[in-house]
Amino acid sequence: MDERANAMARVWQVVRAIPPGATASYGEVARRAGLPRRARWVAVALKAAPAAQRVPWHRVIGANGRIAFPAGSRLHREQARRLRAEGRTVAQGRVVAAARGARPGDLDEWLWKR
DNA sequence: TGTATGACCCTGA
DNA sequence: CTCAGGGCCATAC
Repeated sequence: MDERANAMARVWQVVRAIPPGATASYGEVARRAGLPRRARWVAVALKAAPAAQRVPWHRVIGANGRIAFPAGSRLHREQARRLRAEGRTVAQGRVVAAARGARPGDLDEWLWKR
């Protein structure tokens, strides 16, 4: 099996490891998957993720705490809906940090609800 | 082969 | 806070 499929599987695994209600940034996921500086590629991997893999893609957001989809798009609304369903607050396309002083995609945020 | 386009990120102004 | 600039890299055409 080639490295590409391998890396993609690692990304899905990392995303599946994000607990409900928590969020991580693309860059964070990339690092945890052993693919530093490849945040962009994480997006490609998520887009290619089969529904059967049950990858919680909605828990992955930009490093700035923003939903990456264009405001108003169908997926943007879908992601906001799912996050709110897990107890998160989304305002102006931005996910409000769960912990004071932390950013939504930080490692601190990741550990927050473990 | 070359260019354009993103579900990105970081730094500096 | 916003904006630009540079880096990154798979995909589409």
